[in-house]
Amino acid sequence: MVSNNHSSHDPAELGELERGILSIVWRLGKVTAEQVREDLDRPLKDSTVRTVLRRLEEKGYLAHSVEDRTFIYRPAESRQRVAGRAVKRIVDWFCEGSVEALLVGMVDSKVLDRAELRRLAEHIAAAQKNAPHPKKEA
Amino acid sequence: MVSNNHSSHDPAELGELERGILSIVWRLGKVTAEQVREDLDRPLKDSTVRTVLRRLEEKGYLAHSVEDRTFIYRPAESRQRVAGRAVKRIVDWFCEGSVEALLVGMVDSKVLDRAELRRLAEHIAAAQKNAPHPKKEA
DNA sequence: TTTGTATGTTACAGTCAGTAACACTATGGT
DNA sequence: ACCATAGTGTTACTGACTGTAACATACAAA
Repeated sequence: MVSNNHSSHDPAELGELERGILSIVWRLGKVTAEQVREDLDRPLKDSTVRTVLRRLEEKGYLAHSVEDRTFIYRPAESRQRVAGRAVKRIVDWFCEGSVEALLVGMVDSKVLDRAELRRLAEHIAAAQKNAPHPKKEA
Repeated sequence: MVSNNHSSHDPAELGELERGILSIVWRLGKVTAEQVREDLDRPLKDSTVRTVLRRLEEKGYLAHSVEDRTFIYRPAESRQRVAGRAVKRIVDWFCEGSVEALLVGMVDSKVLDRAELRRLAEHIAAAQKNAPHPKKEA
């Protein structure tokens, strides 16, 4: 069983369809199951879509409110946040916590080319000046 | 079935034990199944370890050579490289390819704090000078 | 030839994602 | 009051994958 360490949820433990649907919700913001279904490239039964939406909510990625008897799903977390945590897991697993090692790997794997990396560094440096204070967000 | 797009392999599609064993191989460099088994924190049967090693090789993470009738496993790829690809997948899925968005998410998810980010940026800038030429590696 | 050491083969249980049918319920029209 | 429609809730099945391992087999040393 390998200790189901799901205190919180962990990202990237999503199937392809789940990711696809999650992306749709992120893109559209607020959606009904029907809207998601229409937005899919593949024809899927309504119940399929709703099952996936429910599972995504169970896993903490989505939330819903009921509006006029209809479920309106919306993201529970920004994609950046989810992506950030996903990357953290990878860093922990594969880079022993070293983000620098990760960056090296990213360049090495062509995820980042050196030019982009420099632009990034400059961008970061610039951003530092705009938000130099460690505020806590909600 | 959602199209098993395993032309290459994708990282992070590994179970916990697989990741653990892969990490051991990365740490030790060259190992026999027995050495891996001894290095594990949990007592596992020899055949278990060998099965996982074989699967990791099938998936492309490990390679082996036979030395005196014994399998010597070794990494087929550096962990940075694997991590880099894993992150690429995440960026593609969750950030629509924008590494910057990812970085934002990493800060937001506390994977990176701002100080670390700055150090990183400086480090990157420094590294640029040391390797400013786009060489192709094997 | 026996014995140990290492590999090859096969398997089984649990979990999960993809996929969906079917049953139930409320709401609006006639 | 009744029915159709649209939406939700429940349940389920299948295939893939992982953790875990037993058992069979082969080769080398004593």
